[in-house]
Amino acid sequence: MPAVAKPSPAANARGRRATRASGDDRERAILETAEQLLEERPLSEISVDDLAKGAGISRPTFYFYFPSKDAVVLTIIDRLVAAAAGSREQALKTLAAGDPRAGLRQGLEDLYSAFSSRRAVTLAAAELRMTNPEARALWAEVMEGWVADVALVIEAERARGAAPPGEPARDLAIALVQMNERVQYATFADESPSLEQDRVLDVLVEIWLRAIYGTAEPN
Amino acid sequence: MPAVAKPSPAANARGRRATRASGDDRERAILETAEQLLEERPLSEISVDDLAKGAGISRPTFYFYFPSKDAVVLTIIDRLVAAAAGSREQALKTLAAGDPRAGLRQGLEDLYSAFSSRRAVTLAAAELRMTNPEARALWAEVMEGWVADVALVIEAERARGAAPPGEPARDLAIALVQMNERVQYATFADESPSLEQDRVLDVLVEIWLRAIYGTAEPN
DNA sequence: AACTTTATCAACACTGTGTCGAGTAAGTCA
DNA sequence: TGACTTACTCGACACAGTGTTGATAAAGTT
Repeated sequence: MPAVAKPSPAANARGRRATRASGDDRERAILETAEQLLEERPLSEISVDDLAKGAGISRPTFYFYFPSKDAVVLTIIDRLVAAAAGSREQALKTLAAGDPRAGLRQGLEDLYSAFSSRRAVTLAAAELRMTNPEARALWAEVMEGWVADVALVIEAERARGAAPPGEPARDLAIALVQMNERVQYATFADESPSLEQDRVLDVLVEIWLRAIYGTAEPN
Repeated sequence: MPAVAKPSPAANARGRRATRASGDDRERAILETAEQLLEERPLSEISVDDLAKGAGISRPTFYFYFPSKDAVVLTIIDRLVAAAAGSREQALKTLAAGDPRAGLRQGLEDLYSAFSSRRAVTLAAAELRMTNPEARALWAEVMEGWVADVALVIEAERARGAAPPGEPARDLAIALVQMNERVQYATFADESPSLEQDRVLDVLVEIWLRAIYGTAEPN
């Protein structure tokens, strides 16, 4: 027989066990507690004990379900990311079908709403990214996905003559996607200079359209 | 006589005392240690003990000089910010004088180099901003300064007919300045999708110029 | 030489993390 | 049904890090 096999049902990602017994409820309770507490205060001000208490268990028992506080948040972020990936698929389809400009606006809109509907989690993701390599990698994957898509769209628009040439499509895409991330974060966090919720889309769309389709003619 | 006066020479900002004795060297040693360690690892992996050891003192003695690790970094950031403010002044002058487009590129260039020359500190600032309100406020001030300047420039260019109308100048300025922050951070941190050092300026300048001077004509 | 200011650190109290090992309760099957 | 396994629980511990206290020493001041 093979050396080791760890025949547990489903050694799930992020190092969290895969229960099937009543402990399943506990796991859910921990995740719900985390989401709820994140609405109230930043991740750095939430302790493992807070999560355990919120789920009605002791701190050591928490570690039966998750290897760390970070793992809990990572699990939550996973879900957000999956939802957002859905938005991206959708946006790409819209874009491929009709008018790219309308599609682009639609895409940015979907994206914005995907994250604004989970404001607290989005902010926690940004916080975790600072200290946790796994969170960084996960986010990088997400960003890479969008950048690749956007670069394709820009290239297609240039190919059919709708967009003027300019800096490499991928580079443009990186800057635009990162702009969206930052602008949206600032708005969610209600930072000092930040756009009002209802202005975000108009402004981003104008910049995207001008950056992709516009030229800055001399004088 | 007035109730209390705290006649200490200069009750300096950020809660750090104003020494004049030999302890002045220690203070500098702590700051230098911090900058040096930040080149090696993120702020979250540097402890007060590391700073004390690096400065050749014990941990309690550290607290004689600074009230916390954060205060040390805040002091360092203060300097970076002051230098960057100088860049901004300079950029504004260049902009007011000659061709706004050339001035704009010059401004973005100065800004970029101000931060890239202190990469480690810039990254630490971003990290600290996540958990420390003072760092947040300081950064907000910096951003506000640039946004205000950029908004003025955009309005001036629109007024003299060089730039087309569009979204409110301030909103545009916020998005553009935040884009720069994010793109530069990603490059400094060598994030997964990020621009190469030598591509950052070209890409940012193109987007700025198009966003300010370009129009996205139909089709 | 008495007195103040500056500087130093051992020892402590506290908060938070993660682990160990002893337990219980419920299910499996011989 | 009783021995055995698996899922689950938590008290007690060991650690790492923060910030404070109080005693002390070394300069500088009058």
